Amino acid sequence: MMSEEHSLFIETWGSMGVLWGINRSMARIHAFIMLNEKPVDLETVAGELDISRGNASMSLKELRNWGVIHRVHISGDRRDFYVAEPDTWRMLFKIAIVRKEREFNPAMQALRDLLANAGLEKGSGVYTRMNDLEKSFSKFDRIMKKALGNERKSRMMLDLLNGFRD
Amino acid sequence: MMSEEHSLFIETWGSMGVLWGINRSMARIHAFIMLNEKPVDLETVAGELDISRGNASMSLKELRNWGVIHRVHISGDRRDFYVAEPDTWRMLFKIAIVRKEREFNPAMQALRDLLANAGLEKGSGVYTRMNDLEKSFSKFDRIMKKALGNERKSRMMLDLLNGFRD
DNA sequence: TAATACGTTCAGAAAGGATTGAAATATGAT
DNA sequence: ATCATATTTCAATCCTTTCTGAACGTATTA
Repeated sequence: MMSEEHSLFIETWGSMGVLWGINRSMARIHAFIMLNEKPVDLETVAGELDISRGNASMSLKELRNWGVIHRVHISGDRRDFYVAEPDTWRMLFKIAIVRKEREFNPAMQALRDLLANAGLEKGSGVYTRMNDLEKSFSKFDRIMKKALGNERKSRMMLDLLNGFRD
Repeated sequence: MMSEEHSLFIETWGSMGVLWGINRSMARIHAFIMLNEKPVDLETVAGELDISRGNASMSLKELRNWGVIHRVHISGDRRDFYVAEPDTWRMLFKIAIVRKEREFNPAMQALRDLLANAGLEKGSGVYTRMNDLEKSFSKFDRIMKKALGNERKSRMMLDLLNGFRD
């Protein structure tokens, strides 16, 4: 059985999932795995969280793609087991980075195109506003980069990204 | 007619809307209003973006609730007109703050409850991980606050927040 | 007063996402 | 190879969100 606090955490994490752009099931599974000292298997996940095996299977796969959980093997057992990525700071930002690349960067690009090519009058309110907005984006960009520290995009990170392109 | 760059910006902004937790229509309307030197009316919004008046009406209302656009009046005209909030940096963070309060803070609270009351063993991996996670959340919290500068929650901001509570 | 213009609301339609469950596939043991 | 078990896939279904459009309310004008 699961404690009050464990359930609360799992459900809250589930709701918060949207912040990272992951759905409820995925986020709940992620929370559940984080809360387990021992590696957990698909059967347990599906049973404890009351979701289908199919859903559990796909969600685990995607969580693995995001790099926030890992598959491990236990000798003498042929089931797959899962554990959470231990580096929490990195874990949180892995998702944020990907989302930034996918959604924020194109918007910043569109904004720069607009400023460069749309022939807005330099003195106009729209120009000023868009220029300010571009500065805001750049500022946000810098904050993001700073928050990520000096961690550079690794090969893995790029692969991950490509895997998620539409 | 609308330029290539304008359309691109509108659609990109629409896609990025999910980052702020606002839907495509709302985000597109927001972009459209930002791109207009002159105040725009509902009719124009619905026509140019090809959405129903009903949708436009509701979206404009919500955008106004978020505080990212404002309603203005033009004397001699009885239609309602809309303009974008001119302070872009503030505009972007208005939404981010509300979302943080709504989704991030409860998760941080659940995490703290878990650490305080779930009776996790101090030495265990789960405890360490959850403790690290709490530190990460606090760090993120600090970054957020820093990004917002020394701007304090104004009365208006609190009203806004309350308006959005479930 | 009637006629027109404008804005809002909301029930139902449409679209989009998430979930299931059964079939297909894979793996390991005997 | 066969059996038993574990996992993945995906079409169908369910659920949620979004959107439409007609109906209604209100204000303005004639």
